[in-house]
Amino acid sequence: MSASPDRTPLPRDFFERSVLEVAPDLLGCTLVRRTPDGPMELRLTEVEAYAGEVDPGSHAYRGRTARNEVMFGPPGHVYVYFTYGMWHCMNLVCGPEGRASGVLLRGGEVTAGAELVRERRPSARHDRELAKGPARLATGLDVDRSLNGADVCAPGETVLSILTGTPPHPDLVRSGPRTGVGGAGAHQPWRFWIDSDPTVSPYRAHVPRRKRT
DNA sequence: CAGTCGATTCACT
DNA sequence: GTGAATCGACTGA
Repeated sequence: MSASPDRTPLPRDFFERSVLEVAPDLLGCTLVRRTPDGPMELRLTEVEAYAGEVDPGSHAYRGRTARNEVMFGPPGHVYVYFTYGMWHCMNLVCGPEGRASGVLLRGGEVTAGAELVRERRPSARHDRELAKGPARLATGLDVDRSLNGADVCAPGETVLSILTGTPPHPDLVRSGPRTGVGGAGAHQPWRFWIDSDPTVSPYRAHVPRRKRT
């Protein structure tokens, strides 16, 4: 028996392409997170592209730092960052090494291990909210900075890997401005999602924070 | 070295 | 719809 074509690991060269090619192609792919408690799986429904040092919206815009160094490394690895004092978000590094581009994983449908995800997302009132939003996605899959730099293309049953999936019909792939991104990069239509999918997070424009008194 | 603010989420009105 | 939570990275002095 041969393995299902829907369960083939994405090859490294999938991630070596331009971030704007990789991002929409990730829709429908399967993200597998393996923990001691068991595996959890997600079908990706929403992503955002960040184009490295030339992109004002990217963490890599001002060059290499301790936080973003994984983005400057080889494609097919995970860049995890901590934000708002309490959340983690995850990206897949892509493009040629040194380009520092990546795809933020913003939403997905839980397709396996839902009981494990629910334990980590007690505030979710419905399964469609388990991974609806980048920090919810990372929280639900138990992803934090201990996974920063992990290789999703490595063979075998690793802590994190990504497989081919059922791609959405091309007519259902939408694009628009990135959520929560301000400044010069705010209008770039580099967010990609599957139309009408209930696990896609709502768009929000960037809001500059008001000073605390 | 202090000030600022974030690729967000949740509770509450 | 509005605001609080919460801390570490980054910036500029």
